[in-house]
Amino acid sequence: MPNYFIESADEAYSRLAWVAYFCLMSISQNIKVAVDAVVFGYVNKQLQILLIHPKSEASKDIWALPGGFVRDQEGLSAAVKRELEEETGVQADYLEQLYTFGDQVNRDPRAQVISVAYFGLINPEQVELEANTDAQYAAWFPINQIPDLRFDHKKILQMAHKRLQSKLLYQPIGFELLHREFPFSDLETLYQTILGKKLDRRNFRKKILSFQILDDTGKKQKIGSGRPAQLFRFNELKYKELLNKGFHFDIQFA
Amino acid sequence: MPNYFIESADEAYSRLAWVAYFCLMSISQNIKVAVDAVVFGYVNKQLQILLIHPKSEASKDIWALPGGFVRDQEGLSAAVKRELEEETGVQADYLEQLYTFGDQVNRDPRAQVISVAYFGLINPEQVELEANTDAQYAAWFPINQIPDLRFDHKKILQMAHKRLQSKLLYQPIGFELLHREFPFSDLETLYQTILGKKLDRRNFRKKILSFQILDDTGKKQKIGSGRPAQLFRFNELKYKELLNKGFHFDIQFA
DNA sequence: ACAAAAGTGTTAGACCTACACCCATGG
DNA sequence: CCATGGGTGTAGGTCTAACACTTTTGT
Repeated sequence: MPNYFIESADEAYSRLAWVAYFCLMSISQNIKVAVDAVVFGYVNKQLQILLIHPKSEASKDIWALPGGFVRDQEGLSAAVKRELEEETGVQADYLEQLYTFGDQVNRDPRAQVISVAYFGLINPEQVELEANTDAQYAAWFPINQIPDLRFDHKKILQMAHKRLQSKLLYQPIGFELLHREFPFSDLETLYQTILGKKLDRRNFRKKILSFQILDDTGKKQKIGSGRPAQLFRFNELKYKELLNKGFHFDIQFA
Repeated sequence: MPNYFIESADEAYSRLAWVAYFCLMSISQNIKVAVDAVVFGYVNKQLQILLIHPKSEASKDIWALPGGFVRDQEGLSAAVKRELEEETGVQADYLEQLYTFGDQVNRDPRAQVISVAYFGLINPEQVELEANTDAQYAAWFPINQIPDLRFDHKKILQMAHKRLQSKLLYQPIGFELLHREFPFSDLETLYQTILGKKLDRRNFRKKILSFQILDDTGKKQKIGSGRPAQLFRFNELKYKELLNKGFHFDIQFA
């Protein structure tokens, strides 16, 4: 720790002041740090969100985002992953920080708690929720049928939803919500569902294929009647190579 | 507080468990919350950043971002504003949350501290720093001559810099760094400085003017030789109207 | 009159948008 | 053979990108 070599009384004094101030804060600051996760899944052709609620039937229809307090000596993203796993048994395939909520001092009425919110996606292979663990139920809710949520969780959810919508247009994250091999029509309806608007099939396909980040697996998928569909797979390697060459994934359909 | 009406023993138990858990966390969680600000200014045709350092000459060349611990009963954004004001005497003209740093448990060697970082811009009217207050100096540093910084502040700064660069392309925030009335060439060189590349003057002007968010003040500015320049002003009202009509500020020069 | 900075238009190519029919399968 | 969903091309318009000379002032 070379920065801690002390050269003069002046410096010693300055450092001491610093440590004293820090001790004061340590004693006096009484703010708790929590993490919450907004996890999206694409189930039954609907955009759904993972919520939990206490097993006791009592607290009625108040649900909440998965999350909880960060432990000492635990990183923030480690904390969300742990809480998600504990409360829902799920591991997010994609996870990024969304925003930290802490302007409203009383968002949690019990005490001052700031919440670092995360935004996650999981693919259909994991959508099935295990018979529930702890003192919580976990369940999927379609984005337009969200019950009352604890604290400011609805605000968090809305922010995450907007982020998903805008991110879909400039980052290839839609694939995280589909099976690893998927027919093009799945991608199409996914985009339409999340963005809430119709897209021109031909133009959409042309656009996405022009990026050359999808591999044609050669396989076909037949379900019911109708012509069988080619199965594609997202090629993350190619995508990263392209990124290095200055490529920008970008879909303009404002 | 309608949510706190208790209907059954079952619910009472569940609530009690919840409160008990909370108390446990309150005692055991020992994480402190800080805020830090990366404030950009455009001075001498250079992109500069506001840094502070302890008045005692001792601690050499270790500078830091303005910031500090959040106080009890204080919101996060209120905390950054206060710290900025206390440490530098400056009020940001634009301020938004950047990211919360807390994955590295030991980013502050004294204890576990998470930092909610903010990203700010100030306009040239405020660039002059007052004779310094507290136990800190504040000073501007050009973005490419940043000294050693405390903790992970360099990482925070880099993130803020990237955010500024990308934000410049899809939000009209460049104006925050210029005088309220400015010649077009200022905007041009600002963009070139921040993005680090040359732009075609004619195309750039055409593009920006086509958005119709600049008012021509009719005034002219003469400095030294050369043809006097028209002065423009950013019209925030018009911009917001356009936003509501689905307009997107967007400059594609990848 | 010359140096310095501001202001201005056009054209070729790329990209976006709108639009309708045929194909492969299951029942 | 019909219903269902999958696959495909083109033309008109708009936006982008590349490019150089004239205007107004100070010295």
